[in-house]
Amino acid sequence: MEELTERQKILLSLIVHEHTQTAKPVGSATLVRQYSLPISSATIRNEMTAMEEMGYLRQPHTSAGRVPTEKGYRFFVSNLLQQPMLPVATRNTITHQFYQAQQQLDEWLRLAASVLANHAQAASIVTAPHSKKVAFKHLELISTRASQVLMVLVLVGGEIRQQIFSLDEIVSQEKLSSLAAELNAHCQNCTLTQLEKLDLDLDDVGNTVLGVIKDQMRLSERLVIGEIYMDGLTNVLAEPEFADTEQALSALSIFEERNKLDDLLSRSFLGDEIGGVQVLIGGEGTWEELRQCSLILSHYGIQDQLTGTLGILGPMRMPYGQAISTVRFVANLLSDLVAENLIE
Amino acid sequence: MEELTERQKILLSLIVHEHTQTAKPVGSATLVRQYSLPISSATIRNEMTAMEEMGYLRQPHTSAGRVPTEKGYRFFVSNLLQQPMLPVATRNTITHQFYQAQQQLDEWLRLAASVLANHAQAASIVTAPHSKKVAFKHLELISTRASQVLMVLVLVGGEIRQQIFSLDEIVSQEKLSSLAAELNAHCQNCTLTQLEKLDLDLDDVGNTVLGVIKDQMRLSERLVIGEIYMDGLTNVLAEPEFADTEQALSALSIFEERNKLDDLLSRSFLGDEIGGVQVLIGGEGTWEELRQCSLILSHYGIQDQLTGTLGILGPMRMPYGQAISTVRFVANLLSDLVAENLIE
DNA sequence: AATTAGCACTCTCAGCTCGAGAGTGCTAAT
DNA sequence: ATTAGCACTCTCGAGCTGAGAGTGCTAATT
Repeated sequence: MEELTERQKILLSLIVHEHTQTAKPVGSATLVRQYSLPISSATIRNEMTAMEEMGYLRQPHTSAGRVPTEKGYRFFVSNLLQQPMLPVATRNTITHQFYQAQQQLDEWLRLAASVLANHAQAASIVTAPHSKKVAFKHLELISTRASQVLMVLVLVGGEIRQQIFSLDEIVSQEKLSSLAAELNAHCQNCTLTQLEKLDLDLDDVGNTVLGVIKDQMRLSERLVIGEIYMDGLTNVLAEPEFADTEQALSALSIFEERNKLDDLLSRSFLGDEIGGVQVLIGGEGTWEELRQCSLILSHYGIQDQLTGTLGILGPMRMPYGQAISTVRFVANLLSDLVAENLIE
Repeated sequence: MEELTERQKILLSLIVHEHTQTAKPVGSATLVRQYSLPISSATIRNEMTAMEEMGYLRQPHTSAGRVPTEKGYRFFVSNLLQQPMLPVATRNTITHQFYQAQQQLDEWLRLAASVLANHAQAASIVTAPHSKKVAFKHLELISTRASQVLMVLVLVGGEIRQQIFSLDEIVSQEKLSSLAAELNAHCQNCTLTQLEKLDLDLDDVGNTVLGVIKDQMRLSERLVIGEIYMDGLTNVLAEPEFADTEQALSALSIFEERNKLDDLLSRSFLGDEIGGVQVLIGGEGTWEELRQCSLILSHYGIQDQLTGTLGILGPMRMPYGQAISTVRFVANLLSDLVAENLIE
């Protein structure tokens, strides 16, 4: 496969730029006109033909302008895109919003989704941070009525799991509290396997509770990703490529099928370092439903400890510069917030 | 305003029925053919004209069939619709799913949204139960690192609020635990106002904590509705009336604007008894975006204590019988589950 | 050897017509 | 009160058309 010449690279950039603006195929003459190029449309046509043969461009039909292909976009994103920093003003506004929010994780995540959706004019998705290694941090048992007990289990990392269950007998709050205290003393930082090995001298009630704890930890371990926050779904409906409801449906259906989403968000990262932004263009051959779409994703949080994923979904014709910057910025912001408030 | 004759009522039912099936205007001849009516199409035409004058029907254009108006649907729903029980098999399946789920509120709510969406082939919405009277149930303070503390606050009703905050000094877990114990002893069942009046002898740390508690309770009081679960948004995209993305956008935008949604879910209920299903047809003149849509809503939970809202959003042309039954059934199911697991 | 002007050709798109089909309203007969 | 009959209306899809945009090729130019 031949290399693109410098001029071809410039042309590709311009074509991508023009196409993201107009959403229409771009022709040789338009290009000259728009960007006052010092070469003629005929030359551009020749270059375009060459680039089409190499697979970077595509003609929707004979005698229409050219549109970037998946390959074209991919080359553009990895080689030609200079990534603008978000303007300081924008960054300040966003940061400010985050520090305004009640110091609460769910608010932050909601806000992150909202910011992403608005700044990239796309659908956004944010998953709550979730730790791979599930470990016991703190337990609380609260008697509610009769033999019913509310268990609140805090895991290392800060995840909170709750469950209501019934005991075989009525147990006083005092007994529950002392049981909780005992378990808190012994189980500190235990993983599930460590917990299994632990030889505790417990009565029936204690064993029941321990069982429930293990259940919850098992559930948490099985969880691939945390709770999901979305926003801006209507943004993608507004894009012209989704004027046909069919397309829109297939794009948005990804967001509604939990297992596909799990798959997408986890499989998309081979090297999953924090801070790296991944761009998935046109479903990358794997996700048929996303053939028309691009996803920009990033992990955030604390490497190997507590991580979540966030990103946006939009049409393949997307302002990648702006979008990538926004995703990166919000990811870093959330990473900082998570680090500041980490529960060890 | 004249009354509809018996025959007109029957005709209205048939028109609604036919139209929900075909999504097209229904003509006099079609009606006779489909339902083997013992009257001629001419008679039906006369009746239709009459009903159009009374405002129950509408012609999309001259020489097209008739379509029910908002008023037509409203009359149909309140006077003509016999509400089928959900088939026993269906009910069992649903109930079974609920009892399968891990005994966890969030799972139930997610499931409820999913069941509603699938059974009514519409978009569904479920809000977490939320109590109007916010009262203290239980407090937990967990030292995380340095002077940082994780507070877990359980409110009467079972709502759990958490916050991470920093103290001015480093405080041991033991001291935090005894502070929590003290507050737990004194604040049991206190509302925010009662809490304000309470004259507790607390040190600086204690006062900080109390402040955070009050903040959280204030936030909870200000909350109109609980957390929101949605599902089946793509279902409405599949409906022919939303083939035009414009329409779909305006319908779904309701779901994305939190304050509009708050407004909608709270204002829609004047008498808000549990178990009553409300049907909002065509936005009822108030919600412009919903002009094409119908909403079927119900409260669930425990009257005046802990209530949530659930329902579905679909096109005005909706299988009301099925939809209403489903909403009612799921609402009752959730009410039962909430009652069984109430935290007093 | 690269670039460009010129030109014939192709394809879409919006607007148009047109006939079939479905449905209506009215009138006169039952 | 109901209905048969009929002229009339409106939509919808198919087919046509001309304008516009864009291409590819060739021959001339630098």
